[in-house]
Amino acid sequence: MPTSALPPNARERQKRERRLALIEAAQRLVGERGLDDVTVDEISSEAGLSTRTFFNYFDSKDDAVLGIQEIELDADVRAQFVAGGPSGRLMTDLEALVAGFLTNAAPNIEQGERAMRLMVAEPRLVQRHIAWHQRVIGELDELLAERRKARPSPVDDDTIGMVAGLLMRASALAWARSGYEGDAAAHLPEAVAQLRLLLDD
Amino acid sequence: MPTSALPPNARERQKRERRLALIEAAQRLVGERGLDDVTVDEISSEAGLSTRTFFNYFDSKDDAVLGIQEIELDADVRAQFVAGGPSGRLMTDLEALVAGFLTNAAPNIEQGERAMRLMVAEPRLVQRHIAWHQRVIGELDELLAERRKARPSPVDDDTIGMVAGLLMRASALAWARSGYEGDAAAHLPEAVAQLRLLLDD
DNA sequence: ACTGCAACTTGCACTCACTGCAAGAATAAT
DNA sequence: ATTATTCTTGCAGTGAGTGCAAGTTGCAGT
Repeated sequence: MPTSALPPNARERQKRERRLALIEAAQRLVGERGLDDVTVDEISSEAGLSTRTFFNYFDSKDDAVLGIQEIELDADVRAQFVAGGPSGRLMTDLEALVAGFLTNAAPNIEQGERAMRLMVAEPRLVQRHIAWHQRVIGELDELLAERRKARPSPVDDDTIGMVAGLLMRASALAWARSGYEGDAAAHLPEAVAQLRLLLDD
Repeated sequence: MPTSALPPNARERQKRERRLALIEAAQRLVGERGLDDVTVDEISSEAGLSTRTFFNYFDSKDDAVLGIQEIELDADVRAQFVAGGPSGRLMTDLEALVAGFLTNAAPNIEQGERAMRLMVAEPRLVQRHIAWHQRVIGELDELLAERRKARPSPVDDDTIGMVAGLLMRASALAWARSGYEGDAAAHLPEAVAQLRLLLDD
């Protein structure tokens, strides 16, 4: 048995393929011509699908270019955080949680890299990317409420959420700065270190 | 001479009035019916202006609801930061800089408060608000480049920029949490304290 | 294989945000 | 009073995004 990522189901397989085709077409066309000179119609027909179907897969053109998807946290990472672990120190545990999100963020390194490159040329995409982080981090609120029972903290949810979002983006940027070595999660410690450096100036 | 905020110029006065009328109409209607059930046409005619003119004043519907404007940093705050001051410690000076932005952020407390309230009901507005912070903070890059000559720092621009953005939002949230006491800038120290609390868990 | 079922795709018609342009009105400058 | 400038407005257009209803396609049970 090779990997759990291969669905035997034909429906699921097509879904993945179509999704991937849309992202691929979107990234290629936007890379060539720029975000505002590519229409959803073009992306769709490039991927061999109808425009209407495009919007069954993505909420917006920007989302397709970024390859945005729902990402789910590993159940054990989640459970450990809620229980007040793994280390018991909030910042350290938050780092573990963010790492959990980041490793599931992109199914595909190249796709993520292309997205990062396009963001340099198209600031609008950065906004959408940050908005996506926000949505992902939204799940954090429930987790924090749970965790507080096991291990209270004087830091409010808003601040924790914003720092989590910052770490996501900082990791992605550090990853880009490194010339895309490894994956984004690998640069999380660097992001945390920079943040500490600034705070302790 | 009463204050520098009163332009003798009729053009400038009308500009302010129209801008304000648009914001007022946008906030009221969106508050009543929600962001997606109000059209730009309605906002415009409510303000007694054409739809086309609306877009001479704002880039988007969301911007009008938030009352987004260009904000400029006081020249002396700017000069001091670039020179490596006022305290010489980066984080402290960054705080002063963010305070400089925040005090010029809204010409009008009530307008800012209404915007904050609408953001609770309309998450899309939060995104736009963050995006606006990003744009404001964009100016920081030049300032940092200058400041590095006077006082180098091991912290990279990206991290500094993100922290500045975080402080803006954190201050606004703390302001809201306080029941809108004073202005947002008054809650900056609280925001910084929370951040430090988390980092030093 | 046949049938009924559910999921998915697609075309169609529609709303609305937003833009460029050119003409006209208001204001400022001379 | 006349000219120049700035701003508003209407118009026509592009394109994102949505709801709906009709087809297609894969799936399950028989």
